[in-house]
Amino acid sequence: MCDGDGGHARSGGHGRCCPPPGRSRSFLQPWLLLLLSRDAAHGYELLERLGQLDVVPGADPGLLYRTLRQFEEDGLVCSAWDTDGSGPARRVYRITDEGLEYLHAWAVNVRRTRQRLDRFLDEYEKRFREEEKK
Amino acid sequence: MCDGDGGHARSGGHGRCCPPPGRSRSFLQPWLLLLLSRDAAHGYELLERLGQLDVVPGADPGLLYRTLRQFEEDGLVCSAWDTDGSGPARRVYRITDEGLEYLHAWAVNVRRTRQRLDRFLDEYEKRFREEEKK
DNA sequence: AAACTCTATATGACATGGTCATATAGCAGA
DNA sequence: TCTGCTATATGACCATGTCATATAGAGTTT
Repeated sequence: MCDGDGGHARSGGHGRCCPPPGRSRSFLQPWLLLLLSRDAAHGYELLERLGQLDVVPGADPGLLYRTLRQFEEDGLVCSAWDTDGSGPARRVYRITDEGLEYLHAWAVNVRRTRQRLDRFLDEYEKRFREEEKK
Repeated sequence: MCDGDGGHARSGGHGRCCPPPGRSRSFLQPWLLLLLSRDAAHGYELLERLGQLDVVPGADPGLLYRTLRQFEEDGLVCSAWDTDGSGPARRVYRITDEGLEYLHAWAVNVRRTRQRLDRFLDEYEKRFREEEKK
């Protein structure tokens, strides 16, 4: 084996932790843009829809609101306060033309990403076929 | 439209920049583990193979070496110096049992991620079918 | 009226993955 | 000697995501 040890690595209490591998990648951005491409909505509403659709189920409110703000800074959406109805005021977001373009670019990106995943899974299965046949 | 403006957002020179949407997500970690599950190798070698396979084509050396070090800290690989042959010494990495388990966990994760992408693309195409038919 | 709960937006601290620039050193050939 | 390839490595930084927590309007309960 190895272990003439080059001189580092002694697994002290930090580094990688629990969830087997890497954070899930929720693709929050494209989902938000896609939802907004159907109807204007406020943050909390988007949060609920993402939960109902069962994509991005545990979406973080903090991230969501920050993302929407960033979108607005970048001109992908615009917002206005809605004080009608009960409860606190809602900031209602509406997608812009630029936002739509960005969504389409995201879709291209997602397809490319999926191809890369397929490529990995192909190679992975090629390598471990025997084991998978039990 | 919007723009009674709630009071923020004035698109000043910062924020999102060039590459249409989000960074590519190279999935460097599982690729490294998969390559190492076939043969022990040193960093530079892995870098070249990733380029030849045309997955993760422009992989960043800095990230690669750091990732391998982190793997070692976490016990997923172990390393030894190889001073045979010409050129500078190579740190040769070999996958461990724990590393193999981690790779399999990664594969599960990748499959789950792909499902999520499929879900997004389904919804996206459902929404924009008309436009795509030209 | 006070306490509680639901709706709604928001911030701070932090971890991880990735990009870009750059430093270092061994060795080979012009 | 200078250049260039091989090889490993660090620092600064950005983007995405997680976790905890703050704030506040409005309705319901006690």
